[in-house]
Amino acid sequence: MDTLFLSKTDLFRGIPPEDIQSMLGCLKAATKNYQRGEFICREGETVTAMGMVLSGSVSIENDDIWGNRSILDRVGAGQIFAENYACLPGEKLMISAVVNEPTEVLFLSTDCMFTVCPHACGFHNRLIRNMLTIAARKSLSLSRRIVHTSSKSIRGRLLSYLSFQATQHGCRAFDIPFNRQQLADYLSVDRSAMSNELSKMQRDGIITVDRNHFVLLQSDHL
Amino acid sequence: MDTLFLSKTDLFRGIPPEDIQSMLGCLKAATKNYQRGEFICREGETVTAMGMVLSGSVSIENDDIWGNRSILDRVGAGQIFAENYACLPGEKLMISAVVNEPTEVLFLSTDCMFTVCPHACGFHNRLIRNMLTIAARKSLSLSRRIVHTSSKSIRGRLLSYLSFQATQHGCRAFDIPFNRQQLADYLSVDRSAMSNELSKMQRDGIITVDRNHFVLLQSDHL
DNA sequence: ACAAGTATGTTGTTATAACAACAAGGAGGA
DNA sequence: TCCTCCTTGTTGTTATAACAACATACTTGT
Repeated sequence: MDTLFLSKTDLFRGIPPEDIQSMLGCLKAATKNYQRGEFICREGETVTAMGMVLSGSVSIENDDIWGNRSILDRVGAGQIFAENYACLPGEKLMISAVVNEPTEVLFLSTDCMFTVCPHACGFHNRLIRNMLTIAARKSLSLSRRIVHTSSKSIRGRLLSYLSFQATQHGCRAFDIPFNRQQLADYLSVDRSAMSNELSKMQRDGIITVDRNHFVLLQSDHL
Repeated sequence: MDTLFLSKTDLFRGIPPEDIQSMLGCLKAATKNYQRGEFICREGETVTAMGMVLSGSVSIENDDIWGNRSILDRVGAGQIFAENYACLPGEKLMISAVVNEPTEVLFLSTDCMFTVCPHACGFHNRLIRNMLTIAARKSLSLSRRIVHTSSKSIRGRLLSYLSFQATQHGCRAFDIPFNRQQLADYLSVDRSAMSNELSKMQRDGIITVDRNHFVLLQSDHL
């Protein structure tokens, strides 16, 4: 196991590689490889371990009864997923984890996080604190998505998202990390309708758009 | 301070009242009273402590530039709020906390959760684990809201929400904890349009509705 | 029981988003 | 370079949600 890699992840941050090695046993660490399209876990199941993507990437998605797919998160190397379910034993998954490309996943049991560790390793506390930080960040990004999709118009959602991006970048001009379809999925709107609205906003002099590059022209929205 | 009350909250669960008393100093505990309509904290600010509602209730809301209000959470006695921001120092609030009724709030600093406690109290770990559980539960409820609002039609959102409620109650007949306006806000739709859709669904034989009481008539949606 | 204030259901109109279908641009591979 | 695939923008049509306005319950307090 590449403990040097692990020591650079948010989860193991601040824990020396050699200590990580000894913790992995406690965490019942196990790796598994997946092919593109495979499910790591499915809606309705329960899990006892969280996953960390070692290489490749995983989509956290929800499919409704009509087959509409909604991507809630995209998890890349070094990031964890299903940690909330692992922390709440018996909780049924409301999402599925699907592999985007050949991916290696490290499973880590949360059992020994919630019981007193028999080895009393001092770094367990650090691990739990790291988990808390990760959980807080994830919570904020979920809240952010809710905020960005709370407007009832496409324009409102776009302005909410774009003005946030502008403040994040500290600049009215910035690139976004989504293509059109992904942005539409994120904002829960139709892609072509969104494309259309972007054009209108450009005609109205609110923004300029070129592919992934955006410029906000009016300061009122910042 | 009513440590017996605190020992029954999710945050202090499993910690004896006398130990809570000694922890409160560490957590820089301070209480403050608010009147209806007062802001505890506002969008754009930063906080260094989380809040626990001792009595009364608090709404966590986001207001967009057009004045549209979106309620993200309602926090009652014994529950905490702003804990994600307290765990991420410097992070600007994307929401405001507004008091619904005369409310007493206990502020708890998270400083000593992330540094090694000088008093080395064994219950600090328990506190952090409790935080983690709370964070996991809150994350799930945010995800759930995203899932319930990801359908593009009002009917789809209602079915998503109602079928979840049915599985939660383990029964096709159940009461919901929202009135119409609150449900509409939760699902990000117009109240009257939603009311209309509920009537249509009733006419279509999918559900029966009476005030807060719902019955799902078709099993395909469970 | 009454009055005042809320909450809910209903209707019609209007705005807007979804949808489908297509055209025009890149991007990447043979 | 050409060909193909994928992404993006555009248009017109249709479905649907927002909105406004109102009537009819329900609540609550007196």
